[in-house]
Amino acid sequence: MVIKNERILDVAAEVLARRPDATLQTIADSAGISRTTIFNRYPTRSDLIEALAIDTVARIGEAMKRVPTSVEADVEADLLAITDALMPLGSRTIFLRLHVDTNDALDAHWIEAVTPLAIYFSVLKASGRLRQDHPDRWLTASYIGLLFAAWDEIESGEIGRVRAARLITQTWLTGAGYSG
Amino acid sequence: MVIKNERILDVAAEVLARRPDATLQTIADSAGISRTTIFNRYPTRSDLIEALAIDTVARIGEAMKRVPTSVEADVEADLLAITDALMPLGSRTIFLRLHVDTNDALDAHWIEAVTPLAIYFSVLKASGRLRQDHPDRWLTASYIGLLFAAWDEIESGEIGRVRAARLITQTWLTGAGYSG
DNA sequence: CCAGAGGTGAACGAGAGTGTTAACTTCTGA
DNA sequence: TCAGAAGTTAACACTCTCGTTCACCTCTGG
Repeated sequence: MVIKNERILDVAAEVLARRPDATLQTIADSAGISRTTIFNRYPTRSDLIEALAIDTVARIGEAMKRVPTSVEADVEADLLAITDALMPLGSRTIFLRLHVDTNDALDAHWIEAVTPLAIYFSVLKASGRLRQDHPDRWLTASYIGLLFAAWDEIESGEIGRVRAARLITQTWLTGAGYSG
Repeated sequence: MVIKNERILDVAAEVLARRPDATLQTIADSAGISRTTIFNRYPTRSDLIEALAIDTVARIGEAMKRVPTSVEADVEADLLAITDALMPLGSRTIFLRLHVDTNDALDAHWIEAVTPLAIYFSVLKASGRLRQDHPDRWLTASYIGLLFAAWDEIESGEIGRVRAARLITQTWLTGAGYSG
């Protein structure tokens, strides 16, 4: 049976999000394939990590395409759409964040991935629709913090993705002092 | 020179919060002591991790003593006091959370540490001062998410602890629909 | 039906970290 | 000042994972 790289990355993301130091053997087992097969695709552990990071950034980038370039009428709907698109990327993003500390090359990827959102929030604040006394960085940081919190809840089965996206959006918007 | 266990744990927390898989040698170097000294106090890596976890839970517990048992007049001041007390525990808590996934024994510790806050939030919600449509778990999860976000910002030197505590408190209270 | 691509399993050396011990040095307090 | 506690350095065996190779299956398409 031919195994897709995509499947390997899927499983690797899940496993590595839980245990950043998981063995290649463990990943192979979880994917139901042999360690040698992983080796054939990714000669080095670093190669696998890197491929996974690049893939993750690409997916986040895909979700970020939903970020409006300007502030439209229905901000809540816009933000909910972005959040919805990000929800399925939980394990991948958790993996990426965990490895950012260890791998310098990944740091730039991470920042790059998040930038569109940061810009959107800045514009939103500049438009006067958010409270002015919270720094731009905090707008982004708090949103991401809520994202991770929600992913944890989802992973523990306490909440569904749709519900989570709504909670994040509502909590963040009101927390940031949004006034429609 | 006599080295205090406290110092070892301090350094270990800082190092392990950044890299959960850091070498004992690295920790020893960071603390300016030899690996053998660590061995004398904590015969096993697990022993060190466990001691650190227990210490962390104790410190969180200490901070949690500021949690009111009932909802008083000035909720914002109460929550700010709690948050202030938690701010210095960044690296320790990050360490704990990172290891909760790997070490089952730590899971109970973590939950135990956070419980007082969860109860407080529940009571606060039951008193009708928070929006009713967000689940209790989300109240706790979102607050902790904001805490971690703030710790990240502090660590990267973007923000001070005092400012961070205010941002967390304000963001969470309004996000949770607090009406004084 | 057969060739070959794709996958498996076993094996092995290298390197790193841990656990452990022992001999040696330095600090501390009685 | 001196004895003992505390810390250091050096060394070694053990274990684990990774990188790598190779012979051997097994599925698939022509």
